[in-house]
Amino acid sequence: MSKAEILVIDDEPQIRKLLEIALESNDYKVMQAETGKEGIVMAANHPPDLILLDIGLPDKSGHELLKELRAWYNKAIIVLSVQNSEADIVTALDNGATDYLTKPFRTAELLARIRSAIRRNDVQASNSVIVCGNLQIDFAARTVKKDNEPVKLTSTEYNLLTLFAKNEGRVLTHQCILKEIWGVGYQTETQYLRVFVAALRKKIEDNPNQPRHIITESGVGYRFV
Amino acid sequence: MSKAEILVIDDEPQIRKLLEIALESNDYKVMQAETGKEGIVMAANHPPDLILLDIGLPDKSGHELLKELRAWYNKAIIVLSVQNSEADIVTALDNGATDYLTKPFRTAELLARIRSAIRRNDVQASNSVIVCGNLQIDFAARTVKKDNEPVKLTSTEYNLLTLFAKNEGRVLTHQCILKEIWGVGYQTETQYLRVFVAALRKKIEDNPNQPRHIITESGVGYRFV
DNA sequence: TATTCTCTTTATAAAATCTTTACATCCGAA
DNA sequence: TTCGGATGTAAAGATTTTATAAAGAGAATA
Repeated sequence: MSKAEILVIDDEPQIRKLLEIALESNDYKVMQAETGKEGIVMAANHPPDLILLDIGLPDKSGHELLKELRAWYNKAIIVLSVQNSEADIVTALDNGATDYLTKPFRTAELLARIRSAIRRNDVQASNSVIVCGNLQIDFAARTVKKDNEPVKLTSTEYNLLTLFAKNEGRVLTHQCILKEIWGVGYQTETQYLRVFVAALRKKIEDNPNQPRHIITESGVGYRFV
Repeated sequence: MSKAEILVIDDEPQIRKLLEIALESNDYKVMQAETGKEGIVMAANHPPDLILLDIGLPDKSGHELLKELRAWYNKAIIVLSVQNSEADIVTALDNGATDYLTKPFRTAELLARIRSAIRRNDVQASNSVIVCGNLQIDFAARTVKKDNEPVKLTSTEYNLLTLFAKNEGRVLTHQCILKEIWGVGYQTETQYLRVFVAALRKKIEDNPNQPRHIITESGVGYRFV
């Protein structure tokens, strides 16, 4: 198996150097970009397995860059940010960041995050089918099966379920889900979400009263298991 | 690795001498200042890894000094105070002190506090996963595990726990916690805090009667270990 | 046009969480 | 020891959040 390739987008040379050393000595192939523009070009020419993106870039907001990347790049993006910028982190995760690290970070932590993110890449890429207990989601065929029986979902229900499935185990806030499924203008319409979650549960849960797949996180959002 | 440097700011010569002996024999490099003014100058010229500050200085209130230091100095500041001056301690912690000791103190305790504070200088909650003994907090997924079992927390409980975890080892005053979790209007509602600390302990402590994670600092606040 | 399907909206019941009260317990000081 | 302040705990009440049914609105289809 060939080395996994990582693209580092960061304007600080010393951080790039640090990352280069840490990553290459752990058998990754490292590409480097100093600016957001450069990063986009490199990623487009030769898509890496993972992108390490500093959110505090000078030439264009790291958030903008993240959005642009996410428009077509679907592998892991880990965001680096300075400390005490929780707003940045939340925004980044909402915009599709896979994970984040705040500087200064320990190398061991960085490597662990990278391994985990790349592992998830593989799961997503190799199977276009995700299996969760008695549920099967086939992204290519756009079909869902429960106990091997086909389940008929509306388009919105399907989108919602795939959003959940792609973020298994992680809490998705109401806002985040609404933005993803209905668009940015609908972030206050939590009732839509309730109605559709109820509909989904009716179709995919054995006992919709005691859901085992779509868990409610009261006051926050939902989590898919 | 070079010796960690500690600046002692105290007007009493015998205390300074005591500290000098205790610290140097434990492989710290010690600088001494007799007055607040002198302390500021020394800290500015050559920032130490930790400052031991006597809050009862004669030339200017130790509290004033603490505020001035905190305006630009972001490493550990441990405050020394006489007994029965809880108001002083609370003020100091609210003004950004890292920890406190009341005189007379035992050397072993002083050294333990110093080690812990210096360790935190470089670790500084930088991970998206924090591990504390049998507890795991995953900020990206917004989940908590105890002994690898998921723990169900309400949103307020989760916020409280993450606040603690991000300030591991530090004393957080009641006011400070209330301000952070409930907002500035709630700084007198210490009863909320008691109720929620009790709830959290029930969920994350092995034995809630003898908490090992959330420690009560009577009259001051709580400390997460 | 009538029918079907899906989405949006409203209403209400149910559940979860938060707030408040009451009282128990602990601990240091007199 | 007794007292008083601080803390811990349980539980009732209030409030917020969530679940669910169902009616109405549009669009697509036959």
